[in-house]
Amino acid sequence: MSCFTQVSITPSIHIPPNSNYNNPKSHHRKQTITLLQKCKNVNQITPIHSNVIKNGQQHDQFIIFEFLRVCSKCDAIDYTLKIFQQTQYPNVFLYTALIDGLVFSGLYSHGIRIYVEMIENFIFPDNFVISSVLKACVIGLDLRMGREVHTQAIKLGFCSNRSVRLKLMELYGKNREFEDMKRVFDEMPERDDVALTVMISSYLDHELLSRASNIFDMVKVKDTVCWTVMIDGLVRNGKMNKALEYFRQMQREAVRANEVTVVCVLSACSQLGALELGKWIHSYIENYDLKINHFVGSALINMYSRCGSIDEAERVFKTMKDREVSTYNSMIMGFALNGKSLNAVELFQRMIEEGTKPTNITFVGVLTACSHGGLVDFGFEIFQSMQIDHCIEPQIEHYGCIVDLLGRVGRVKEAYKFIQNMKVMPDYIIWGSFLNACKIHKKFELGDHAAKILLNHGYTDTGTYVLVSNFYSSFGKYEEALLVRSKLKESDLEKEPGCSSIEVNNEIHEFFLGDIRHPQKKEIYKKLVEMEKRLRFEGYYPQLDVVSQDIMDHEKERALAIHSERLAICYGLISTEPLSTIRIVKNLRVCSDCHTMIKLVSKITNRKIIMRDRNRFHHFENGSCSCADYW
DNA sequence: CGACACAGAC
Repeated sequence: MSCFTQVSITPSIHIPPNSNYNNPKSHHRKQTITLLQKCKNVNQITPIHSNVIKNGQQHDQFIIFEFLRVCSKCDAIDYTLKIFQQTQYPNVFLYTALIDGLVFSGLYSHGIRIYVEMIENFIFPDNFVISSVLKACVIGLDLRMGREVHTQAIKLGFCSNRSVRLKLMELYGKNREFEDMKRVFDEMPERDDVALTVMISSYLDHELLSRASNIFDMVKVKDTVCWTVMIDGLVRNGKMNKALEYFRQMQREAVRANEVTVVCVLSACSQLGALELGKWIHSYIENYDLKINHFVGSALINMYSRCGSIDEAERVFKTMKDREVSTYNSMIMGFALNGKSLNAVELFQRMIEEGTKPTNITFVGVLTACSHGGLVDFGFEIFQSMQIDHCIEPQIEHYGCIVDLLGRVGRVKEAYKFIQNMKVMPDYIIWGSFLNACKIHKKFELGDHAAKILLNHGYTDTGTYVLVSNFYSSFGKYEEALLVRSKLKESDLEKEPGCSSIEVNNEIHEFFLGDIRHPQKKEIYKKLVEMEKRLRFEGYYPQLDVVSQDIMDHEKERALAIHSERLAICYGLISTEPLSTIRIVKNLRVCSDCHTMIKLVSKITNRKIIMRDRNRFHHFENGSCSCADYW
């Protein structure tokens, strides 16, 4: 729209003389343009194109402009390029439309080339094309070219234009050139809240949280985008609770959330396992008529799946009309994570039948489902079909699933051979998965071999040290286990402290090992002691070999007794309605002793306990767990 | 005008 006004006010010298917007042909032109603007896909565009050629309108730059825009919008960038190439004297507006289209399709460096070509063809730039090429530089992180455009823009006098300035700020901000960004900002004639938002976003991109929040406080009128930038930035920097705090403040200040905002907040909810707040967002979406587009839909499905409410996730999935690959991906992964392997596989097959093209992520999901569900043959079939029928090269993640698949059912030797024949180098996760299989299926030699590879190559994390140590102590080799522990201490790796959280009354309560910070700590520990007593009565006795430190047994017992998940569960028991489901999120893997204990707790308290650990869900009910004790 | 989700194995 705005381009049009511009076009009719200042026609470019390259527009043929008969193309004035208000000439007698303009009725025809308007009709064609209206038709084009209604197009939703490329199949609707082609007949219009042939009509245009038949009517001799193919050189009408207004029409070509609309063609370029609509083709790009319909994801038909090849067609955009073809039409542009057939244009005899493209003017600056057509160049702009093409560059925008290329950027939209992710072909930003091509967009930059087109701009250079335009300059070489002596076409004089304007504010619009400068903004567009700067956008290409921003997305492509092409600082050098961006600076060149900046210099050129100064010479030609385009730098007083607001959108050029905003793009320049973005260019420098994304490239960490904060001094240059501020310089552009300081040259702006009046305080500009959008420019401040650009700065906030840039600081958050580079993990400068306090700088970002200082600028945020300076913004006079914080609109939806400004709040969203802040919330999203906090989420991306791992500050979920902080993000939710900002979201609550946003509500108090009565600023409406839009689709983007809720996607960010839902992401925070799913990472925290904050089901109650997630549900609240869902009803917010419905109450305020936000569109459940594929971003929002995926975010909802993901939130419910990662909060263990797989039925709710499925309900959302079913109500969505237009599903994209990402929608299926979220749902398939959700089923896989929640131990619903068959549903995952079924959905995968249905999506293929419906003609949706799977991506590599789809296969990660469905292969995970196969490995968690012990569907060995089917998993292999999919792995083959991925390469043959869908032409997707397996990545390390896919190989990882297969190693897990074989290891899980005890085909450890085959897993070993498979690792040796992979087209990629095995990483510590592959060897870790293999080692876990060796531990569970009591294959010492192969496991010992894997453990040595893990320790010698140094490509590892703290979890791997713990795993190797546990492997040795499960064979009674306590000296080796201790040695590994001491190696971990020597290494510079910082051990991530185990943390379990539970949401009660819309608030997330976090517990660390032996935590005594909670205001209700007395009641929590009282409950813990009570549980211990009742569990002993049920025949529970702590598995001491999981704690392979060199300490006395009773101390080991105490160390186990205060694992963070136990505290979180006890808090859940005292602060929620009897018989209601308890949901716990843990940042690390649950240890096997806690796993045993939680099974019993679910039985004696008659509660469902849903626990998300680092990798997957455990649904505990009446003394057993959905993972069938393999995780 | 500035902001966007889904990603495995230990």
